[in-house]
Amino acid sequence: MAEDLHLAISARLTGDDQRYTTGRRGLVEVLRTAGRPLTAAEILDAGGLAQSSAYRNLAVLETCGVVHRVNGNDEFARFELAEDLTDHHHHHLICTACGLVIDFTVSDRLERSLEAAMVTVAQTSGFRPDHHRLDLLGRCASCG
Amino acid sequence: MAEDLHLAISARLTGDDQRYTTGRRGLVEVLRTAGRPLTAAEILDAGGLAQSSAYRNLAVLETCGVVHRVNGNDEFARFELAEDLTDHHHHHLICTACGLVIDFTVSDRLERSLEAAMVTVAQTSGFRPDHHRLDLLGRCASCG
DNA sequence: ATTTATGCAAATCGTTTGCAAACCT
DNA sequence: AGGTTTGCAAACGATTTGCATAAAT
Repeated sequence: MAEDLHLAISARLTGDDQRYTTGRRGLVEVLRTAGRPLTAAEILDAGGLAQSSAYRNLAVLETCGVVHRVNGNDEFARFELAEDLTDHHHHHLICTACGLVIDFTVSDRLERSLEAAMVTVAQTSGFRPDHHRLDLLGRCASCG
Repeated sequence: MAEDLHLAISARLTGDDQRYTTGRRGLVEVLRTAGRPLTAAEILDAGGLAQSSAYRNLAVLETCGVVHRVNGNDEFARFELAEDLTDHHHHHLICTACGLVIDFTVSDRLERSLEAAMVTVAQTSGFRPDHHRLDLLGRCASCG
């Protein structure tokens, strides 16, 4: 049941003067179980919380670094647990037909190249990069 | 004045039974001159066209593969000329503070690694990747 | 008791659409 | 003329907010 995860999140929220309420714990459980970024609609369908409360709590969780907002290719916001809580650095496959977003990983070697590119950019522009985002866009298994 | 570009676009539109009207040419000029993805608001401020016409023409240009929609980190859609028209394969620096999006490129070596990763994913999942998207998120020069 | 979270309904705002007039060809 | 494009104003829909009630500390 991933009690470690909930403890870590509770600590993070408390440190930010926020409570780890039943509703928030429910959101985290839904996201953890899904294993892929979920839209607000999918989260609402899971049934735990009213629309406004779900959105408000997702905003709180995002501010505290528990939840991460994912920009796909459609008009819907998606949410996943922060990488530093799941210890699962990953990227996203995005279906250009149905909008589905699923996770994938690349080799450590490629990750290091991406980090190196980030450093180069930091040195050659006024931009100060913080992290990278690599997505593959195409058609998911269902959309062929 | 990049007459080549306009000729190529005109051909592309004609081939799709669309006209290269003054308004559409104006949109292309605005995007070409900007050299970075522009929001709808920025495009409208350039003055050429009413809001509804701008959005409708951007949709047409996108369908015909002339304009590409860029997903940044904020709520605003952004638009740029398609890479195969500008011959400028690039990625995006995205400011997490103000939303600004600017272009950058990486080494051919890194590009090849990204392509290779795409092929690997295609082989090991039901996903059929079409292209990739690499963004660096951080703070732009103005936002420090 | 006081602060914070919840649910309902209404507001917000970027984007889209209906429709009549203007524009091609 | 016959079809397309334009601009205005109204509609749309995902997300946000106001406010009164319920829960937590």
